[in-house]
Amino acid sequence: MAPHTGTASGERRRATIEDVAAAAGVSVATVSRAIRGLPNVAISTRERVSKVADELSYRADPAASRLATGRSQSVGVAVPLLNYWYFSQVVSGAEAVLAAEGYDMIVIGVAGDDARRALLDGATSIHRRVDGLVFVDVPLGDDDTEFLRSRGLAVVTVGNHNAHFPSIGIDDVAVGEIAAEHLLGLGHTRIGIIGGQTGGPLDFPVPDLRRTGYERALRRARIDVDPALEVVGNFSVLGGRDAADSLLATHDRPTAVFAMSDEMAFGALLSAREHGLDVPGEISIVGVDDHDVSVVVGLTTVRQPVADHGARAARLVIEQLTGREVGPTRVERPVELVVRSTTAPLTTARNEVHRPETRSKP
Amino acid sequence: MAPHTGTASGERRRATIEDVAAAAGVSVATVSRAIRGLPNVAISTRERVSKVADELSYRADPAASRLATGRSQSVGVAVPLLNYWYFSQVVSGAEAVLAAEGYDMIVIGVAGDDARRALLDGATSIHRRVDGLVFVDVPLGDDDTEFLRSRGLAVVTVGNHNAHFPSIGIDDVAVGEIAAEHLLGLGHTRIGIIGGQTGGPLDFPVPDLRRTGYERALRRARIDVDPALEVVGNFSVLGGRDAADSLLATHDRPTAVFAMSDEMAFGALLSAREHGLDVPGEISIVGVDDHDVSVVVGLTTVRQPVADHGARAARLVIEQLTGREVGPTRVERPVELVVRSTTAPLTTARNEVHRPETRSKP
DNA sequence: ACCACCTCTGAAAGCGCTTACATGGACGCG
DNA sequence: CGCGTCCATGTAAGCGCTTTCAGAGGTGGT
Repeated sequence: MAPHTGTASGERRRATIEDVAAAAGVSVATVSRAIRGLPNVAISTRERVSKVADELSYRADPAASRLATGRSQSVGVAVPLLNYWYFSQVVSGAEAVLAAEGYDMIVIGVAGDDARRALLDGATSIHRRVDGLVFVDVPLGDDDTEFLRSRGLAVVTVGNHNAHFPSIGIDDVAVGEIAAEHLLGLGHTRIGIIGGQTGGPLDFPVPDLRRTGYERALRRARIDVDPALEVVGNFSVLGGRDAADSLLATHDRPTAVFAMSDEMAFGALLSAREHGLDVPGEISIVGVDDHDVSVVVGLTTVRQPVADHGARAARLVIEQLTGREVGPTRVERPVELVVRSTTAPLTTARNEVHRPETRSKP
Repeated sequence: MAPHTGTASGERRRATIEDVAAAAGVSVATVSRAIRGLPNVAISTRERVSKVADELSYRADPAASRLATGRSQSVGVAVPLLNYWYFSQVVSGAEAVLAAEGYDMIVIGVAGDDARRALLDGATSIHRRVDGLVFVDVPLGDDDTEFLRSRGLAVVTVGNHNAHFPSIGIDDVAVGEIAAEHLLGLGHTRIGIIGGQTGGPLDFPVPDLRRTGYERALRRARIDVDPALEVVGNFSVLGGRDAADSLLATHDRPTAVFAMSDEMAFGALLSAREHGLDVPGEISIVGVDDHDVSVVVGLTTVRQPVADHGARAARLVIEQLTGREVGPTRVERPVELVVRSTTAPLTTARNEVHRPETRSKP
């Protein structure tokens, strides 16, 4: 059936633009124009070409188009840790709009300093593999920025703000303030805070900002910031648990905890239970994000529209790609306190210190 | 500095293989061979070439390589819903090994019948964009299979089993049996089951298998299977809650519930709480997966190595790509019952029916 | 000294598109 | 009726690699 039979057997050769041209009795240039909807093609020709193309189930080879045009029709999404709820939501949001716009989404894990590698280094360089990139909470150095700009890549950041690229995010200082104020409003004065880590894949400025908000709220309420009440939880459930452990084991433990993510808050919940502390009777806990599961455990949290971050970032990348010059604007999305059942007014009775159950650490 | 200055200003043209060849005083063919480590290149030549390449920070344009070789050095991962814990874990596992092996991972959301579209249809066709594909719980029809084989794509499935491709998964019948037997062993006889949905993006055979295991265990214990105890929860937290709602609202409600995923089990937990039922005092709940958060809520569950599925699938794709002929084998991974605190022996006292709190549905 | 046989290298033909640039005809207008 | 325009189409030059084929030396055996 096909004019050229392909390899030895079976597997028929895919139709190329030449096949279509021959079958439609036009030149390849016309086929190219007709199929991509370019102007200056007679209607009759266009119809004939697309009919033939359909019959041959022709599809332009992306590799060839890429080579010829220099555009890959795909955008990269770089995330530190793909298996964290937050990142998976962002990626999910981005995927939806990228797919809808006909772009491939290639996701790039950039845990640790591989971030650099993925950008600049050898074989792994994203050079020419994507038209644009969204960076989700990955720290960009000056040289990274320079590299990206010199390549003419369309980039958008989520979370982190970078002077040279548009970014999507929330007011992280406000997040800290909202959480702390909620707790302060309930009468708590000793408020623990579980934050990010320094170094490692999750080394980004967000934790600092949220802490700043927390401290600001405390100062405003004329309460001293006690450095002993701050501990890192690396944004995971288990990290949050360990962090809370150290907080709750202290002699003068806090009556409330602000965890900078819901997953860490879950860990804190776990820790509280293991320490035999009633939540919110003996300790209040508030998180950030509004994780799917938060409603299940009744977690009070500061909600942000996570998947939407990804969607907007993707849209912004595409806008840059389709001509519109997008400045290095910062899109700030709203956050919202969602009060559930892990926070309650401080009870006046002084909490006694409980002895934690023994437990083997994983 | 560069022989050809690029566009109008700034942005220097990237070095091509020709630039390297010229600078090293050899032909492009030799550069190609030298850089890719092919044999028959004098050591001195190879060193000179790679030195020059480094200096020019040359990197082969992937589009050009793809066109010339026909290989894209990327594999697609198709998942129904990217924002579900299970899928994000699988993707995460796959990403790690793909990145390590130098492949791009393009993730493709295939909710609903878009699955077909992503495979066969027009602009979205994966034709020539990937060398291989892993399908995570996406149903493959005969024509899909035929399409994939005719294209010579390396494919691996996770979850679903397909006669023509290797697959990674677990013994889902056993999962149902293990869960049910655990509950039966605790004395429960009325065991609700929250399963998948029919139709929609999550229409795959796994729920049937797990139900089969559940029924098998019941029959073995000489307990009739009550169709009224089966309800669908579409694998989400909220779906699980609604499903549990309908189970718990019945006059003769179950004393235990087997949810086919932890997320649905979370929903069931929520529902139980809203119905004022003590877990595990009045109702036992068991899930499947061992979600990150399961430890927090103390959920008893049947654990499977989710991220590992993705890693193994990716590895299998790569093996096919690098020559090794991998048969349509089925790799069955172990599952394990993890007993926590949402399951307990049936109390002899007949549970009274509680009236659910009023609640507005979202 | 001759020949067979390696090893290393280069020339050139693609891979399948896109896109100036050129061309020919139809049409409008003075 | 002649000429300038404009539209539809074709020609061909890339895009930046890979890979076949052939050739130039160099080695070793006889």
